[in-house]
Amino acid sequence: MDDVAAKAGVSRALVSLVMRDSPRVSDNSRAKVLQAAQDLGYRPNAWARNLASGQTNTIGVMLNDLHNPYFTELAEGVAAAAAEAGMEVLITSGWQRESGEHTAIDTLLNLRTDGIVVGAARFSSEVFEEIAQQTPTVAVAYFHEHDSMDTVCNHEAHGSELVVEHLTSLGHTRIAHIDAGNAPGAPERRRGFMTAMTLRGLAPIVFDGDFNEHAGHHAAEQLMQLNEPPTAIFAANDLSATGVLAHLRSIGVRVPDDVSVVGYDDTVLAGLGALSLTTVHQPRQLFGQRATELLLERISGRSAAKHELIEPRLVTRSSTGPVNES
Amino acid sequence: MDDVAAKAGVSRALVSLVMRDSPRVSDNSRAKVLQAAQDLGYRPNAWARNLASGQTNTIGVMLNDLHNPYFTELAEGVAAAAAEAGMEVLITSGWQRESGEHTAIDTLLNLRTDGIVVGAARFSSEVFEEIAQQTPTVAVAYFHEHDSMDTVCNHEAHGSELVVEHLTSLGHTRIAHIDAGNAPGAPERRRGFMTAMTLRGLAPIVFDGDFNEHAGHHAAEQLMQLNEPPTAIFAANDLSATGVLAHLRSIGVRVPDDVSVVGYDDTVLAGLGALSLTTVHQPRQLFGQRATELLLERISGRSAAKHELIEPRLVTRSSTGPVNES
DNA sequence: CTGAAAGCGCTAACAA
DNA sequence: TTGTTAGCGCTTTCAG
Repeated sequence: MDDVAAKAGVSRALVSLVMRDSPRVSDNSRAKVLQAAQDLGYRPNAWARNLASGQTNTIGVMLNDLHNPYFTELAEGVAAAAAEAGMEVLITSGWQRESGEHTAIDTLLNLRTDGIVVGAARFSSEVFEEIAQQTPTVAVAYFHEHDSMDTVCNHEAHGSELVVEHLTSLGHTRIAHIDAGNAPGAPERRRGFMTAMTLRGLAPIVFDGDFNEHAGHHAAEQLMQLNEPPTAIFAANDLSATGVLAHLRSIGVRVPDDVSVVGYDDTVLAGLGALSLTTVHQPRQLFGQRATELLLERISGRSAAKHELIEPRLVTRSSTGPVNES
Repeated sequence: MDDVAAKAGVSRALVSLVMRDSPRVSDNSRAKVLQAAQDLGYRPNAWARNLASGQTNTIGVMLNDLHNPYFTELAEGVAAAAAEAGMEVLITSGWQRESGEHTAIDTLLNLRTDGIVVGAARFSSEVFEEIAQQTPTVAVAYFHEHDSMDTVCNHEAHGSELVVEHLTSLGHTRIAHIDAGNAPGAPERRRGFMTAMTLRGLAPIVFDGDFNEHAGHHAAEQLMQLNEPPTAIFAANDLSATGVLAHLRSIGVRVPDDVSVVGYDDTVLAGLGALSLTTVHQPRQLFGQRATELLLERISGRSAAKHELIEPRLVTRSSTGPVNES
């Protein structure tokens, strides 16, 4: 920095001002400084800068699993909102293991980022509490309401409601749901399904499953052996739904002619022509944006917690059709 | 830190030693310090630490696109190797835009991470040169050999060779390749295909395409209208191959009975039961590990550039079968 | 707009 | 095994 100042023939303080885009620098000096910096290959040292200024202008994002498009789209939303606010984004991942999540959060905490967005961690309530105490925190897809931190969640139950509404409007009455136990979001989806069915005077068929292809395959196998197999299957997520499709195809059941299939999440899979799955779309980027906005509010002082529920919407493709009771 | 020292009744230097896991601290003092730190909720400030020590113990990863499993698996490999070496990993993304890649790299450069792994950026040769000059750098899936930086690449051409070998061993002779223009890796795949075909005295059929589903769909449509349609189609990647599958299915062509289909990448798509695509697997985690190892070598002083080519392997599933010239 | 001076929270010799 | 003393590279006062 001294070198730059010398080369530009100005004081070090001025260089600092220029580097921080201060408005009170003459265009002339600014140009000289920028030129000198360029020539010398100078770039400000973020560590020193943050240390001195006491803030980092950076928000940290901790994602449980980078392979899951859910999280990467979330991060994309965060990045967009952060860019708009002139903040940088740093990502760490727990690589699907809880121990990894702890070190990933620690890295961020040690970095003293101005705030942290946590994507569906497996942390206990206490751990979350502890994190939120150290820095502004907002959790996405975490279904507990703490006073110390904000949350942004999908209205899972409403998604299930949309599915049931769609299927019943097509005339289906024997509708089965393959759930995903206690995985994040699964209980809400199941609950929404049961409520929506009951409300319509229909008997909810629920089958234990999981958020993966195998679970869908297995469940479909069982369901189709019932005396009165369902005419529509609502899987816990898209991956599970592809398992259902694979099984139905293997036993010669036509989709949607014989059985309708619905997924949840609207991942890239669902859109593939070869699958063309009706599914529930979540505005994942929006989650990231809202999370970031909440975080920025917190950073600038809000103290009361906010908990947002975001509405999903149904995407109709060719895996669902009118009931066919032949 | 002073507070911790005071509370533990020791000097600040001792606290520093404990925080850095120095072996030359008595168990007694260590316990006291740790206890005090815990009570006070103290955690070392990474900025200050790195500033003072002149090194960050962190490696940066810049990924062009987080949605692409290729990159996230790459990052996973980096994380694994870094963890083994006791280093932290910070990820930034360019969100598919070149301008984003620039700011992402700048963030990392300003952070002064000990080194950077760059995943398939769209940077020009000059930009790469400039980056490599500022910090140890290794590029993955970048097919130019610079002296200033290491590279790790998939042996794309060999993957194509494996495909041709597989198909010809099944009796196929009319094999078409849907390529992806000049997208990263595509020219090498195309070249490998042409060489392998020519070597066997077969005429290579190449159709212009891209790395997406639509391209595959479109190309398949054209190819099947030829007087002598191919009996096997080798798409540039899995996504393109799903487009092929979707079209073939829509016109009632059976796979693999009538036409065999092969992808490239072995993404999660290929493994789905509903698609079950024969494809070329790349050990993406290994890419990340090797990249990190190369980086660590650079960090500890190696100056000569290394360029590694990693061998892919064929994964046979049910989208390929013996030729059927009925 | 400049120049000087203090200090952010820590590490790294060196002494004790 | 511990304490002392300088900084690391920057920002931020503050008076000029």
